[in-house]
Amino acid sequence: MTSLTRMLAILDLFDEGASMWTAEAIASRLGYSLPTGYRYVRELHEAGLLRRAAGGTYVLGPRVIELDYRIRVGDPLLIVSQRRMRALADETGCDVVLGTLYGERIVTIHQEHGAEGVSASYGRGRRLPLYRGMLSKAILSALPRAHLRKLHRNSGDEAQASALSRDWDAMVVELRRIRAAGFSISHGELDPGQTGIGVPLTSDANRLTAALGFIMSERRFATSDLARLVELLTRAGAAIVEALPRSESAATAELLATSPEKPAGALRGRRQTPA
Amino acid sequence: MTSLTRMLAILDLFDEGASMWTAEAIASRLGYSLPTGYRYVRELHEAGLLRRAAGGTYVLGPRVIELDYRIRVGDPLLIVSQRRMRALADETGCDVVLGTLYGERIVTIHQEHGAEGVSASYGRGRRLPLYRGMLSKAILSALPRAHLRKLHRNSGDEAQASALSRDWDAMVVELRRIRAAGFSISHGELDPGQTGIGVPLTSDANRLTAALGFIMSERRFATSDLARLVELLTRAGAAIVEALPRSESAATAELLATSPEKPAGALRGRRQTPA
DNA sequence: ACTTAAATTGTCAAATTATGAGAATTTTTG
DNA sequence: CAAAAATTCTCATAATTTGACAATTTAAGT
Repeated sequence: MTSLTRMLAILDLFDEGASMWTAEAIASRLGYSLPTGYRYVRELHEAGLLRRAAGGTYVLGPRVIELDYRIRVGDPLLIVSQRRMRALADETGCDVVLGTLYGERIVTIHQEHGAEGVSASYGRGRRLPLYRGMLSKAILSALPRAHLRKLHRNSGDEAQASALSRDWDAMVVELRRIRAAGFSISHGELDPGQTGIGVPLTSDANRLTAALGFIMSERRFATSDLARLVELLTRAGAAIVEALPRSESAATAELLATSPEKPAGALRGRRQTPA
Repeated sequence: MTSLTRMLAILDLFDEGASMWTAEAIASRLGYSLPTGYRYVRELHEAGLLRRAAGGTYVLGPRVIELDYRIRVGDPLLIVSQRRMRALADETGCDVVLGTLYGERIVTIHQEHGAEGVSASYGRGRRLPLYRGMLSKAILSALPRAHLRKLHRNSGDEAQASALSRDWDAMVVELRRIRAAGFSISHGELDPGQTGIGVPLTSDANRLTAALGFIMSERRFATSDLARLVELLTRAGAAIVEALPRSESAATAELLATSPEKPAGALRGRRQTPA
């Protein structure tokens, strides 16, 4: 294992429970010697990823907030999604969420609030259970078998804890059903009283595995036209994937440009000369 | 320079202009060999800090969004600030912002919107000019001379570009004036037509150098009671600093607990045993 | 499907650099 | 100002990083 990996592992400590760590606790927890623990912490601190809080404890640093801003204004996926998600939220009054799979985690990366004001607890930045909720199910349904298998193997406890994933074969059948239907539904799997509808959203060219979904109250869902909602999601999802910069037109400037649709042209390159 | 520093330097590339980089461009730009560039990128990718986008380009990854969430719910500074900033926004209708200095950057780390709906362009996560705007001036006014000197030395162009900082001696005088007054004002220094009022906010125990401020339209400011606004900021700032966990009571759980004020008690330690 | 180009990872020897133990120093706290 | 943390330093050893080049995988074009 490289020193880079070891250092970055420190960030994972802030994922659960504790949001403050001393350098000593970090070293002890990850099995590093004390000086090494301090060295890693210093590096992260100098990069702004950690901030020194009271009495030798460290918390996640302002650099994270800054990078998050860069994502909000610069990530091509968010740029092309935001407008369309906003439109869906306005049109339906539901919350609209976008989640992606990365590594072995599924995370909500954007949320647009609808007028009806449901308050889903799994908003932006929140890690989602792998096998519960419409976003996760939609994403898993789009995964190649091999990938799914690997995920399932490595997620022991979580797989056991969810009805969907306890039995591998049954799960595969269910996910295949979802894939065929083109959408997933969750009734209160994450938040009681709330229903979600999700569609997968994949782009081979972008190595993207994501899902787009509505969140609404069960009450509202009861009188909703499911087919229509799914159609809205499917259309929006297709439009998003379509609008993603394809390999030759990778320059962000085009995306940010005022031209509303389909930035074309090949501005490739940007090969900087060495400093 | 360590490999850790070199790897983390990659994140800086996403700060300006380009939000998509190929591994090759990164290696070339930072003077790394191609395999090394790929190695670093792979590390960051595996940590989720980079995401692979179209055709071999990389963008900032979803891990950043996840970490940002952890900050929003777990950073003691934000936890104690948010409520009070919300109250200020409700009470005045102005926007309320909080910024901190880290390294040689000043960044807005939180913003609460007031009912009057000014739209400051330097919101959450946005890096601020070092020598312009009320937040920066408030922060600088609270800096020890030596620290200020270092900052000024290393910020050549930016120092020259701002009226405040062009002349070191004049700047020191002006900052001392601000420090004595206890607040800073900006009339349209960042956004035309908008006025900001800021107060410094420091905590030695927390090594914190921050500032809290109002943003409002110039029109509104013209008929405002400046002394009153400054008093509100000063009070809130003092309350925030006061509420920050001091060294012995570092556990976050206490902060999140329902007890409204002054979490006390000494839950120190949390020394984990090695894995 | 097939072919070419691009992107990414592997190989491996040289040597820079990371590492841990313990000491030294600085910072914090009472 | 003293005592206790917290953090950095020193240094010898060993491991790991590094770059050139090749090999291979992945994407793109026809």
